[in-house]
Amino acid sequence: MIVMGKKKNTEKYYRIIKAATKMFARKGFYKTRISEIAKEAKVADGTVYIYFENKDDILISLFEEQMKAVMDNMVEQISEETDPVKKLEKFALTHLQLIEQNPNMAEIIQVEVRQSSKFMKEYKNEKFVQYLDLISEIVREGQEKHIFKKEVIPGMAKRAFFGALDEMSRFWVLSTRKQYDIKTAAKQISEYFLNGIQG
Amino acid sequence: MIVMGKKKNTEKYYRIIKAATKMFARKGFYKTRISEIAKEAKVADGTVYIYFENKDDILISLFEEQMKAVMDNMVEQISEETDPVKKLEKFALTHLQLIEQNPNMAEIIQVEVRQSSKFMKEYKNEKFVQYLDLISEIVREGQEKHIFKKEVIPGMAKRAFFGALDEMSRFWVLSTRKQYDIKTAAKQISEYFLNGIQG
Amino acid sequence: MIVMGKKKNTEKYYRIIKAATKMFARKGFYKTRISEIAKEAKVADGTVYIYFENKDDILISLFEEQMKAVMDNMVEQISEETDPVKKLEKFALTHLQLIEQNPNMAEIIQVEVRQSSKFMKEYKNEKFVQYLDLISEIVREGQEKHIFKKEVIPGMAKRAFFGALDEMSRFWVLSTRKQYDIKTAAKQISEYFLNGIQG
Amino acid sequence: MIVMGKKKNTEKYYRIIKAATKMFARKGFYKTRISEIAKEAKVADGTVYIYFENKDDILISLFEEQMKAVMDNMVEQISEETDPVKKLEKFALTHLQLIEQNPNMAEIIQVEVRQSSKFMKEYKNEKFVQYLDLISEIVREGQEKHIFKKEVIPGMAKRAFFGALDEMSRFWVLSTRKQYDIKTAAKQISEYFLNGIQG
DNA sequence: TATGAATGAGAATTCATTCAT
DNA sequence: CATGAATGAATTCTCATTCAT
Repeated sequence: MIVMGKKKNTEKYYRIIKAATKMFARKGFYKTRISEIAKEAKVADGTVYIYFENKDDILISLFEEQMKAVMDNMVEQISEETDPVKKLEKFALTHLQLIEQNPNMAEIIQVEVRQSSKFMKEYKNEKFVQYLDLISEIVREGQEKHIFKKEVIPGMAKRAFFGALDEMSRFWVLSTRKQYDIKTAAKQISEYFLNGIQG
Repeated sequence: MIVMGKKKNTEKYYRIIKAATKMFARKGFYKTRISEIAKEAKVADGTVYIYFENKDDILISLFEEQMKAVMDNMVEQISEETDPVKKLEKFALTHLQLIEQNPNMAEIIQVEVRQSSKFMKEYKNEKFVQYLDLISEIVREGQEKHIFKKEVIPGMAKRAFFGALDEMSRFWVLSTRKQYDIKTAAKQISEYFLNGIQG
Repeated sequence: MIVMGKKKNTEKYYRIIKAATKMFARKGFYKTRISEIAKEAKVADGTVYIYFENKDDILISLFEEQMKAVMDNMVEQISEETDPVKKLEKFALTHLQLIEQNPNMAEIIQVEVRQSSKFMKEYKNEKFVQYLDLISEIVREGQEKHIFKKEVIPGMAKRAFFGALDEMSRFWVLSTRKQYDIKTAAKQISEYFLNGIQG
Repeated sequence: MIVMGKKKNTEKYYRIIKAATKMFARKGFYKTRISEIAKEAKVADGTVYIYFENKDDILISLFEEQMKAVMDNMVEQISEETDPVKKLEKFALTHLQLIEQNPNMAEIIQVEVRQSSKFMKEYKNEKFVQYLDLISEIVREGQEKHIFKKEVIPGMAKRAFFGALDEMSRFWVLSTRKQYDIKTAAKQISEYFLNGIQG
């Protein structure tokens, strides 16, 4: 039989993605049943398999689908700035705003995608790597412009910066009453980091 | 009826903990079979249930058992320093050294324990919270001594600092050939952060 | 969430009931495996769980399903008679004929359902109580018509009469070569009960 | 290895029998754990296997042990009477008194021993048969003395009489507040059986 | 395409029984 | 004799996936 490619350009495909995002965020990948996703998406169980190969494929698709949008948005936001300092500040704000607007997705990135290496052997998380590389690119640019210290290792700085943001957003997502607003958080984190790496 | 406590003071208990740590790190909690843990620990499947209530209990026990040691070690290391700056540097180094020495545990903390809230309703991750609070305590101390900026929010700083370290260690654990040594990583991260928060 | 009712109006539901009746009667509830029931019903193991909550539920459903039919039949048979004496004779005959026609069900009522109180805490055996009450009702009617002694306690008489019938049917079911026919048995028991054994 | 006979003449043997009687009556044979019996008897799990071959053996032993006492007592009681009518009345009273004094045993006879044929293939319930035969023997004696009708089939009468008593005692055991006293129950049943309920 | 009943492989857990101490 | 930790076979139940309609 001929294996058909995924039917991506349909409303149902996105309904299922959306339902899965909600359920994975709420219950986790393993605890979420295909039947729950189907129900949430208001389709039959079998219909899920018309649009996705299997359960793993839903998670991967969901992730890539959303990362594409996240990346495009981030690139656009950053390109509005020319100063590397402003760019990092913009990165932090944009990232946290994304989490604020799409906490389900944040939840999934933080938990499910991180363990993806373990349950999806062949899945190489390229989109995520590219996202992180936006940071190291800014750092490198800043170093070239002699704004950031030359001792800073961009490959490390990107992790430190992203890690700080990510831990912050984990807290933000989990806490029921938000103590700090997103802008304060973004500002603080940029502050710590920028003063640290600025020459 | 009297519910017996776990038989913790036995060699087998620790053999199972060790085996589970290895398997959870390698395959993840859900993909790991009880029979695999039992085999690795060289006990019968049923024996696992003499020492643990169920699979969840293994993960919780494993975590608490190790966190106890990690905390004690960290508290001891930090207490050797008096200067808040040195304390944070020591925290970073000690944390990353821990990851270096016990990568399986690091893996589990980063992935499995974080999603624990989703599959273990009642489990409140106190040990982890305490660990993070060591950082905010140092920050607060530094602020009192007018070494750190007063604008810094300790509750945020602890997350930013830990997040940076954690993302770094995730990378370190995952990368097969270690590009940077632990000391360099610890130094860089402390640097970014300290220059950022120092007054 | 809406809990779906059992899918009762299907052929498979009754195939499983029938298979379970056969297996429970032959091997007893505890010795019967779900896989045996499934095999006998020519369905997959998992299919059993589409139609029944769990093993206990099969026994309860099976019992209620059959008791409904038994009750309806008994009420109809009795209503054909007006004389309480004839009614009791008819009860005995109908009950024993039921056992003759459906020995598997008889086996289950006698053994499994009686111990049901022990393994199914919440199950209140209403149908069975109603069945017994048919007898006490006849006794009471007979007393009103001055046919039966007024000293007789209907609540006791119903047990004595049913117990006699039941012990008889146990014997009848177990014995491989039937020494007495059903009609003789029914006649004897009615006779003892109505007139006693004294000459 | 030489298989030792059961060590019956010890205190522990009877402690285990007693514990098993209690637990089987309360939870049923299958739901009762060997460890529960051991705990109740205040012995180690393994000790149970010094005195009994396996779980089935406990039930069989328990039954035979108690039936021996029951039989001896019943034979003694009956032998005090010469009139078959009095004998049957005495049988009923003695049987119900036994149930009153030893409700756990009653429970087990009614439920567990009845299904014994299903889980213990080779076990032939001789003691129980002998007990029932005491009744048919009295009936036969009464027929010889022309006190009982000659049409009565002793093999049926024994079942009818025992069944009536047994159903009565089931009710008596189960009901929390005893509506009738044992003597009334014994009298009623004997009365029905001897003289019938017709006025 | 869409459905959802049916499938059956797979996994956690239990517990009677054993046996080294 | 007594113990109780250890064993591992056995069993229920789940749920991703399929496929006839």
